[in-house]
This record gives sequence, C-alpha cells and structure tokens, in this order.
Amino acid sequence: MTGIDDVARAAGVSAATVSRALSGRGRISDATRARVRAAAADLGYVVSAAASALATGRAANIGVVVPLLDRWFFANVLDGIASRLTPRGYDMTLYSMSMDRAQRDGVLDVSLRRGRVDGLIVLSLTLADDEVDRLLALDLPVVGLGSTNRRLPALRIDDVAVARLATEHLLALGHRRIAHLGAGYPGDPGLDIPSLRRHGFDAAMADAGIRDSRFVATDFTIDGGYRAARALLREAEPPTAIFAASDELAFGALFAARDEGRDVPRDLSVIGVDGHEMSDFFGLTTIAQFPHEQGERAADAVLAAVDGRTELGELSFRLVERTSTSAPHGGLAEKSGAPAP
Amino acid sequence: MTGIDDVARAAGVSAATVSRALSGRGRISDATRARVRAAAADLGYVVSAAASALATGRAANIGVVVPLLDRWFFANVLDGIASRLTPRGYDMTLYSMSMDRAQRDGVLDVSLRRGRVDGLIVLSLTLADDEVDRLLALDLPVVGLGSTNRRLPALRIDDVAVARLATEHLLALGHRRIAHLGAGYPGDPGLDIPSLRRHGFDAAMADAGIRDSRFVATDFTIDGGYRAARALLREAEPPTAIFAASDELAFGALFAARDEGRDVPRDLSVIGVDGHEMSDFFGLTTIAQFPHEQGERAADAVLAAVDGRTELGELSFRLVERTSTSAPHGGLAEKSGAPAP
DNA sequence: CTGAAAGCGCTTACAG
DNA sequence: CTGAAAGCGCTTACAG
Repeated sequence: MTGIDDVARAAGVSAATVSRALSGRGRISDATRARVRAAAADLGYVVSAAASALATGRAANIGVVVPLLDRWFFANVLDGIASRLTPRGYDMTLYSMSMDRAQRDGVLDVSLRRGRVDGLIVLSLTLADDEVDRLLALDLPVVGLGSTNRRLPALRIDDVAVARLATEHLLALGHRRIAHLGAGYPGDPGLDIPSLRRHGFDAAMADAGIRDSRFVATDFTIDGGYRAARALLREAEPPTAIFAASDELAFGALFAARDEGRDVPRDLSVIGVDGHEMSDFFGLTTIAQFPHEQGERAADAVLAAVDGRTELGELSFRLVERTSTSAPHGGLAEKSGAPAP
Repeated sequence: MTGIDDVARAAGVSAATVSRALSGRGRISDATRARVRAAAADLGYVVSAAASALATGRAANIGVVVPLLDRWFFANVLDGIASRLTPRGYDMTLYSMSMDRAQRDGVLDVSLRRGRVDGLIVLSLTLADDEVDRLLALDLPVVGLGSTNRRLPALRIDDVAVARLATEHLLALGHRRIAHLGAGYPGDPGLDIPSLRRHGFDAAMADAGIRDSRFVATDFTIDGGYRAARALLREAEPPTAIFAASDELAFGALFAARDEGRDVPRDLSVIGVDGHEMSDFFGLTTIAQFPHEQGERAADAVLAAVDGRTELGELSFRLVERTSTSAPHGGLAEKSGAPAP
C-alpha cells in the first residue's frame, strides 16, 4: 500500500505537510497544497482509516443499530442515511440487534466499545431499560429514530397525532366499530411507538363517544396482520374498519379480507401507517411518513452531535387517501355529518 | 476510555501479556490468562479497533457493497451476512453504490481504499468493466453474490437453469404464448443475471419449438413489472403466461392483470423468481432462492478468503408452485402430453 | 508556511 | 511463560 511517506517524497515535502494538505487542517500555501494533492491523486493514495483514527481519535464512521434488517422501512432509512454520510467522508457500520440475548449483549458490550464509530443512529424499536443505560454509557453521540425510549435523544414523529389522524379519518367516514391492530410490550412504560399509537386511537375513539373499541396485539408483519384480521373478521360482530399500526399489518388485513370473502372498502375499510412502497398498488389509505428523508435527517443529526451541536426535531407525516377506506356499507345511519357520496 | 495499560496494572502484568491473554495468540499460562480476562471484564475493557487494526493490519471488518439498499432481496442477504460475521468478531460496513457516477467513484477510489475492511462482499448487480478492474485492484478478498460479472469470484446460482425451470413449468402446463419480463443492459457481454435468465428462457422456448417468444425489458421493480405487463395485456394477442425475472416484477404483473380485469391464473399465469416474503400472500408460483442463507454463505466465503482459503460454490433454488399458474384457459388443445387435470 | 518529533493504543518479534 | 521495545501510519503541538 502506498503510504504518506511516498506522497511526501513525490511532492518533495514532509509527511506533516502532506497530512495538512490532504486534511485541509492547518495553514499551508495554495501551491504546496495543490502539489501534494496532485501527487496523492497520482499515486492513488488514501489516508489509512486505522492510522488516522488512532491519531485523531475520530473514526469517520457512524454506527447504525438496526433491529432485524429485513423490514422495508429500515432499508429505506438506511439508504437515506448513506446518502448523507458518504459525501461527508463518513462510512456506515451496521450493528444488528436481533432477538438473541447474547447477540445484543455482544453489540452493546463489545462491538460498540471498540471505538470504531464516532456516533450512533439507533433504529431499534425495543430496547430494554438496561440496554438504554448501556447505550448511554458508551458516551457516544446518539440519535434515535423511531425510537421507543424517551431517554434516548431522538428524531420523533408525533405518534399520538398519527393515530388520531388515522382514527378520525375512519370516524369521519362514519365508522363506529373500529378495530386497532398494534403491538403490546409487557411491562412497557407505555411510551413506545405502538403504545403511543394505541393511546391516540383510544383518545380519538373516546372523543367520538365510543367506548367499545377493539385492540389486537400482534407482531408487525404481514402475517401478524393477516392472522389478527382474519380472527376479527370471523367474530359475530366484525369491525367495519381496521386501523393498522403499520402498512405491513394493513397488507395482512387486506389479504385476510380477501380470504374471508370481504370486499374492501365495501365490507371493510383499512388504513395503515408508513407509506410503504407497495401501498399504492394495494390502494391502501395510509398515514405516510418518509423514511428516506428521516434517514437523511438522522445522519445530519448525528454528524451535528459529533460536532457538539444539537439538531433534533419533529418528523412529518401526511394522510394519503386511497381506495381502501370509505363509508361503511349500509352504515349511513351511523354516519353523522356529511351525506354519503 | 480504559486502555490496555489499565488492565495490565489491574492484573499485575505487562501490556504485552494482556494482549496475548485477550487475543488468544501466543503462549500464556492459564492462570494469567484467566486473571487478565477477569480484570478486562471488570474494567469493561475492549480492544481499540483503530489501534488493533494499525498494529495487526487487520480491521476485523467486512465491507458490503450494495446497490440501492432498498430491495427486499438485499435486506435479507444483509441479515444473513450479519448473522455470521458478528459471532466471529467482525463488523460490517456498508458501501452503497448508487446510480450516481461521482458516488460510485467515491466508493471505489476513496472509501474502499482507506483500509477499513479486510474483505468485500459485492452485491451490486451492474458493475461496469472498469469498475470491476478497480475493485480487483483493491487487492482485497472479494466475494460476489448475485454478481453480474464473470471476473469477480462469486457465489452463483445457475441462472440459465433457473429460467429454464420457470419456463418449462409454464410449457408443461400447456402455455405457448409466453412473455418474459427482464432487463437488458446495453453493451453488456451477456453474462449478467438478467441476460442469463433470458438465455434460459430462450433456450427452453426453442427446445419446445416455439419461435415467437416475447421479451420486455424493464426495471426490476413492482412498478416496472406493472407497466410492462399492462402493455402486454393490451396487445391484440396477449400472452397467456408471464415469466418474470423477479418476484417484484411478478407482483407488478399481478397488479396489472387485476387492473386489466384478467383473472389469474385463468386468463394469465405468472411465475417469478426469488421467493419474496410476500409471494405466499400473492399465491405466486416462483423459483425460490434463499437470500438469508446466501448471505451466510457469502460471509463464510469472505472470511475464508481473508484466511487465504477458497470457499465458493453453487447456490440452490427450488420451484415453489402456488396458485398463480395453471393450464391456459381454453388452451387444452394446445397442450401436448399429459391430459388436463 | 513548513519540518522534526512525540504520541495515538495496540501487537509481536526478540530476549530471557 | 513473560516483559521491554520497536513499529503500525498517521496527526499535531512545538519550533522556526
């Protein structure tokens, strides 16, 4: 590998000068800088990550803690993060926090303590309290995204408002028997995303004077949504509308409706959350959020944090109406307000 | 940060001994090793990645070059890779090769030359010839996966056989008017995956004595499949079956059939390639491959390559029949061989 | 503006 | 089996 001394020799200067010319730090004459850069480009020299990291204490690398790596939402966030990190010379190292206890411990107690990263973006939804402690003890700038825990500095969406918006959309259409598909974590303080969405749902229903709302906890997968919705549709008095806490859950509900012979939206309205790339094909009404942009903002935020600045804030969302929601079939009597279309 | 000297002091030995005790390299007494490890655990000491990399020349990190980061297939491969790397103490750094020329150059000429990784897994489908040159010039162990270029050592699936299997499935059902949805790269040597699949398709059709097969090039997305299939279905003599080169293309074809009022499989049979997590819900017949397992094998292969060993080989695939394929409607006359079911 | 030299935190021949 | 010391390839006060 060609090293800094090779470049110094080629440019007729010292290694110190090469370092200054390439990093842009310290004073150096324009002529020298140009000569050194030309020599470096010529030799295809690139500063060694390890040596530079050791000397400066900066790794030029951001760690991203991800939950399972295989969900659509996270793939898009990652792409957004990469798009902002690369141009600024940062690499991105992934740390997968699976369900396996030993694995999680390894990430928290070993991998992340190797000093390989300057900052962390945490995408993991479900961190135990002691895991948050250990994350914070790393003493690394951290930015949570979609984070469940209030103790983590994070970029957040107003999940209560998201759920309210979705529920009120259904209520405005005239639905009264509305079921919510989400998740429930035992022993949770109730401030995680699924809980917040459930709160928003409950609040909207309460405001509408409806007491008997249904909630079903399942996992955030198509299959989870499928099983939960299928069970609901087989009840004596099935809901006329489902508010699913994610688009993937909603897809499952759509497939369930199909397999139970229900027409959407005539027999069942379905609304999701995410703005999944496939939601348009399903005609799914959803509360869209923007994962790619969220990734970009998270990247900017960690980089700011690495420089000692704070750059957090709220993330945006938007109702996207499509064909999976309408007034309940034969339910005009239930509908207060606007006349049927 | 607690360093090696802190541990040495705590254990009453030298830094050299601590290093040996923790790395497992070099001879050391069991008692000393145990004492040192206890002290390290006690202090929460973890070897600095930068210092260790600089001293040994090994980064304990594998780079993964990915195309866009937002396709289902790659997300699963990544998960598979991570599952094998982490337990062996390796981290995984992602390098996104987008469509942007400057970005790709940055990855090849700068990021990957920083010495941050010991080996590379290349998932990128479309590398130009000079990009492969530069990749090879890195002088790093490389393992391609789903790789387009024959000059890259890679784990491969027999794409010609995959396409043959899919096409022959359709032929065996009695289809004659079969269209293939794939991709075409201009100026390509014809050994990339889409081309190989097309070759397999052509060969199977030729063997069946069919000369007028249709091929449509589009991009490997749901939307690409949707647009291509929709156009096909509007032709005067639409195909009775579509072989899509990926499940996402196939999903698009399924949505197109729906929007054109065609029943699947009565009016149109559709077969894909991948075994996408949603294919089951769509009832999509497909040639399944196993991305998670492929990721695991790729990880094992780079790690072997880092140690100077070669561990490549062929990847497996399997026909999974579901409800999107059947004999063509009213097409029994066309069917040669077995009687109708 | 530029160079010599110390130092970043480990690892590993080399001695013993 | 263990320690002292050189060295990995940079960066950055410190002089000049």
